[in-house]
Amino acid sequence: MNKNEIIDVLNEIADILELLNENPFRVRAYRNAARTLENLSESLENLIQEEKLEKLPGIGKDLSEKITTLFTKGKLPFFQELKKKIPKGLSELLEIEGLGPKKIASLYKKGIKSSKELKKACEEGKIAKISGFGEKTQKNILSSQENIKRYSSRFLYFKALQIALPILEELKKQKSVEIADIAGSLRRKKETVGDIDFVAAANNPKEVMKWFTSLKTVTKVLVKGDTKSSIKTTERIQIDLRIVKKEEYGYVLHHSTGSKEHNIHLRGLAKEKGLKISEWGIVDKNKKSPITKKNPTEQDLYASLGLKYIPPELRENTGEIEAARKNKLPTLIEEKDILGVFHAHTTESDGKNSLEEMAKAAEKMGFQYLGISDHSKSSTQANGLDEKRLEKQISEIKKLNRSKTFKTHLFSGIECDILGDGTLDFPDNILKMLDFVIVSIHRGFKGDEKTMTKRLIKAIENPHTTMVGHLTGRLLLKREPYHLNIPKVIDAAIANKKIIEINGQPQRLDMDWRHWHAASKKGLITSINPDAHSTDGLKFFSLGVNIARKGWLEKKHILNSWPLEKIISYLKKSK
DNA sequence: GCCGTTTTCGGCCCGACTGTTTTCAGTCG
Repeated sequence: MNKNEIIDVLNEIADILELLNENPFRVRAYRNAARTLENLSESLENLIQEEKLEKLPGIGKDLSEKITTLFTKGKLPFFQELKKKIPKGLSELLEIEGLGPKKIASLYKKGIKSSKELKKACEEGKIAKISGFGEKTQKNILSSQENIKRYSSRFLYFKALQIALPILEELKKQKSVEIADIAGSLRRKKETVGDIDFVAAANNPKEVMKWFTSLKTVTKVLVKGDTKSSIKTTERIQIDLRIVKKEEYGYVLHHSTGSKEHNIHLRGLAKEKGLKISEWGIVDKNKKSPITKKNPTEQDLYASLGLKYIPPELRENTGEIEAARKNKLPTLIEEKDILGVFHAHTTESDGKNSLEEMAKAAEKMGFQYLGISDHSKSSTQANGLDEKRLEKQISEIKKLNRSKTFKTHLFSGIECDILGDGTLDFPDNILKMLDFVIVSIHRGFKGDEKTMTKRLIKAIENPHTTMVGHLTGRLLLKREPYHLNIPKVIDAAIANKKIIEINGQPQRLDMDWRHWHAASKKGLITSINPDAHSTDGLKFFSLGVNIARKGWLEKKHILNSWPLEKIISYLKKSK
């Protein structure tokens, strides 16, 4: 059984234990372990072979054994026994809003064992008559079931941001609003988000909530209160707004930013120090009095625990708290550190703008350099360049550089297809004419892990390769990554002194941030690439910066934070 | 089920909102 399947089993065990009304901490233990596996940057196989599973946070003797059994045998007697205790469809009821283990237990006692049966019973008005339920609950169950069907998907970070920003702007303009921010996973810049969270400080919350719940795009008001409201919009996304007093703002912003796991860890730390953190502030348990500070900030909150400020992107409980404690947090890369970009297409292949237009746009953005990389000939769907057209583009770029038409220096490159056998789409004599070569897989996604890994490593070992494009081929919320042993590929890249890009396309954001901390420690560097298909697309480098920040990366890890001269000499040397 | 410079037991984050139950349990984030 592979890692993802094991993660599913652990979560399913947690669901069943929850329905069985088990110790909630035991339930959480399974969920924590699943999450630890999700965020794993090393290969699970290695950890099991080297018997290091138990060293992972949240995985002890028992779970380490269970995971090992699942991995080697593909099944787990404990899980099989557990499944027998609960009818198959029952755990799907947990997805329905307003239903938790207790309510589901009462439903089960009345003979309801699946979402389908529940729907029927609601429609017949039977649910409202069960003690603890009522007309409203019955109605809410039905509408939640509808929503699950229609709204089940998550949202790309970029899409959610586009929805959130105009609302934030309006929110800040409301008369009684003093300060407002985006919170939640959107603030942490997760690649996909489930909802949008806002936090605001205002002295007339009623008025602001009235404005919020009557926004033009509202399709449903899910919750309306003076401190908290939730709406669903025409984009089918849920938006939450919390309003507090200015004095509480910093704490609530922190609380609402999460991640949940980060907050739990932080509260545990506070407890050790005799403090109690909640969204309302910090209380010294001995003195029984709140630690007061006028208009506290998140910085104040961390400082009161003896910690350096942790940027939202790092708050995933993957070691940031320990690092803050030891004053070992990274100095994260920032947008302004990016001096130029690689990986841009033109009308020559599948881009929307010409070479000149792209160069002009890069100049306008203040970039010192722009690396042009159209598709290679095998990407016929993208009008990939053959040898002849490529040579022509190379000489055009040379001409533009010589004439100094643009302040931005142009590098000529290619996004070269990695063929089925791992060889590249162009022979050496063509590749050596280029300043840089990005190698990417655009077809043949179906191979098994061993085949795909070998194929990619072969491409990495090609002496003309500069960097790997969109490593896993994933399209977020649309297409799964192809099977790949990522740690092995990372090791190969380091051994061959090659770069793995961070592709800033909203649906790619590939290689995933979860791998970067460990990979960079081993010596891997990246290039934050927009994979631009238009002048506008150049801006996607900023989404790549988000991912780099989530991956703990600093300036020294980022090729395109270097000035032009250093890049020129690096590219020459690496040939 | 995990975890440990208050350690091998006894904790494990904490409070708002909803609906129904009229004093609060359950759910949620």
